[in-house]
Order: sequence, then structure tokens, then C-alpha cells
Amino acid sequence: MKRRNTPAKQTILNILHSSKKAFNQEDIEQQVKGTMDRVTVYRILNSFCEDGNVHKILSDDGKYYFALCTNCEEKKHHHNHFHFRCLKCQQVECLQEEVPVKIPEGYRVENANFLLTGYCQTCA
Amino acid sequence: MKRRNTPAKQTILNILHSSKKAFNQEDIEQQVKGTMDRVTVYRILNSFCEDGNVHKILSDDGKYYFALCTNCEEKKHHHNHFHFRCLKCQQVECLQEEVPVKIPEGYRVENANFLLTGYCQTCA
DNA sequence: TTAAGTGCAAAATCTTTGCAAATGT
DNA sequence: ACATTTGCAAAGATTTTGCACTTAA
Repeated sequence: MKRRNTPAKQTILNILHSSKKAFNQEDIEQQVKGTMDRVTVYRILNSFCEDGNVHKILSDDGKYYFALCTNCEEKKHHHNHFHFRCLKCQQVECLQEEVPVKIPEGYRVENANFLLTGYCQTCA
Repeated sequence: MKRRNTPAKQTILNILHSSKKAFNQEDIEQQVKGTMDRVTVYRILNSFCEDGNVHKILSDDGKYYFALCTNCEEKKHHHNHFHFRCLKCQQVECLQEEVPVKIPEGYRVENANFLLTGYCQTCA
């Protein structure tokens, strides 16, 4: 499916660009309230993920967070870094630390999701 | 809140004991179909997690998986090992590999959730 | 005896789908 | 022009809550 540029997509891209932290559906809905439908947000975020421009971080608060992919190729995400969710300010951020993934013989890894929760620098 | 022993809890404990893999709500509901209410399953799993006997693994299929805690103290879970979800057989298991968690100065880690997806030994 | 646990129905959320109208290319 | 995108309403799915009844200790 060929993608088109639309104001709605631009708006969401701008939001994602506005900070290094990751946003969840709710965050984004909040920011586009009145201008855009809930369903549209779902669809746009999904399309970004499919295209590999955005990566989806699964947080243990049960929500997905979305952040721009920095060094991901299409269909081949590199997410072997930690994500950190602060229990106080709720922000989710990508940490730099690479995670050394070691797994037993015979397994094949396709994707990774590493999440730490705790208190961030400013909230600790 | 003081906990009681009930047949329902025993049943679910038995299921969790029956394999090293992690089970999700659906798996468990399936196994207790007819004998126990859906809601009861939710409540029991939650209470186990609260008590620290079971740990909850968030998988990127959007579901929570539950597994017995082996070396967790109450309120202080040790989950710095990888979890692996197989894209073919859907099983979620706890791998042995310890994850060396290195984070920047000033952060405080309270909890961790490491998830790998791919193909397991038998499905690869 | 009495606090904890259970089942059932209903509410609250969250996510997806279908379709007609609008819009980008 | 025409396929993609959007909004709205509605369907689905998952999880939580309220309340009366039951049960473990």
C-alpha cells in the first residue's frame, strides 16, 4: 500500500519529534484532542510501525509507547537497548546502553523489548 | 489482606507448576473451562502477583504471561533474565541468561522486563 | 463467626472494523 | 480519476467493579 502525506500524519510525526521520550496512545490523543479522531491515531501509529519509522515499546503499565526509530532499517528493527519508564513522571525513554543478548543454541531472535522501571534521574 | 487456600487457587497453582513455560490468561481459562469463572482467574492471578509468588511477563503480543517465581523475595522480584516468546508455538519461557543491567548515573531500577521474540529450539 | 473468595451481570476500557465522505497525488 | 485516508458509529475484546452468596479458618 502506497502511503500519502497528510496533515494528520505530520501532526503526529511532529509530536514524536518533539522529544526523545516515547509517547503512548493516550499522550498523543491528548495533544491532538479535537483535531483528530481516536481511531485515526491508532491507524497512523500502526502504519508508522509497519513502515519501520517508529518503534513500539511495550511497557509494563500495559501500554504501548511509540518513539522514532533512529537506527532501524525497514522490517529490521534494532532495539537492543534498554527502555526506561519512570514510576513517578511516567516518562518512557530509550537509554543508550546496548544489551548483550545471549541465548541458548538453536534459538533465533527476531525482535527484542527490554524494559526497566524505576525512578529517572530527575525523579530519583 | 489475609489469604486463604481454596480449590480454585490450587487448580491454578497446579497449572503453573505443570510446566516451566509461562501461561497467559487465555491458556489458563482454557484449562479451567466450566469449573471456574473468568473473573476468578483474573483475581487469583493478580493476588499471586501481589504476593510475589508469580511473576507477570508482558509480551509483545499484548498479553500478560504468568510464571512461578523461582528466586524472588516478596515485593522484590528478580527478573533480570530474558523471556522468550516463540512466534510459531507461542510458548513463553524464562531463559536462564542473566541480563547485565547497566544504567546511567542517577537512575534507580525497581523492576525489569526483558522480552525476546523469535523461534524457539524446536520451532527454529 | 466473619473476613476472604467466588459467580454472575454489568460497567468501563481499549482496539478493530465497516462504510461513506473527504483528500492527496 | 482513483486509491488512500479520515470520521463516525458500531462491533469485539479485555479487564474491572458491585453485590449477594458461599466458604475457609
